[in-house]
Amino acid sequence: MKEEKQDFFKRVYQVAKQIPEGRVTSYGAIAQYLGVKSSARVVGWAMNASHGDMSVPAHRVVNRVGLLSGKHHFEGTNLMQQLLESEGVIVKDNKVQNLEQIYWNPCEEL
DNA sequence: CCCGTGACTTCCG
DNA sequence: ACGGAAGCCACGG
Repeated sequence: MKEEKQDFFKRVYQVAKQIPEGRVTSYGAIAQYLGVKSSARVVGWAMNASHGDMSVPAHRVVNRVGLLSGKHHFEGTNLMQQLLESEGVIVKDNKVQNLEQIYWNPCEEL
């Protein structure tokens, strides 16, 4: 596929890279910021493609309830959780705690 | 061009 | 309140 076609992916990467450390956001939030609020899954899929781009902090992107849905896509176990905890994010049982406090809304922050 | 897939989200029972 | 089902959009084959 052509790079121009990946504009959507690039958008997702750009937003993800702008997520401050110790903060997390949801796929739907990114999708909404990009203008397609009904494409949260596509955002997740874009993250899947982000595997080739380590600079994309995919571990900071969780689902709406703060659940590390993408953890299964990482190295497998608790790498994602460790990365988040290492940034100051409290994670328990694959779930982000005090989500409302660390939630980063691109629509408002950007 | 049609179909399948996916790290989500929301509604209905 | 909880669980299952449908909807959604983009990409690859």
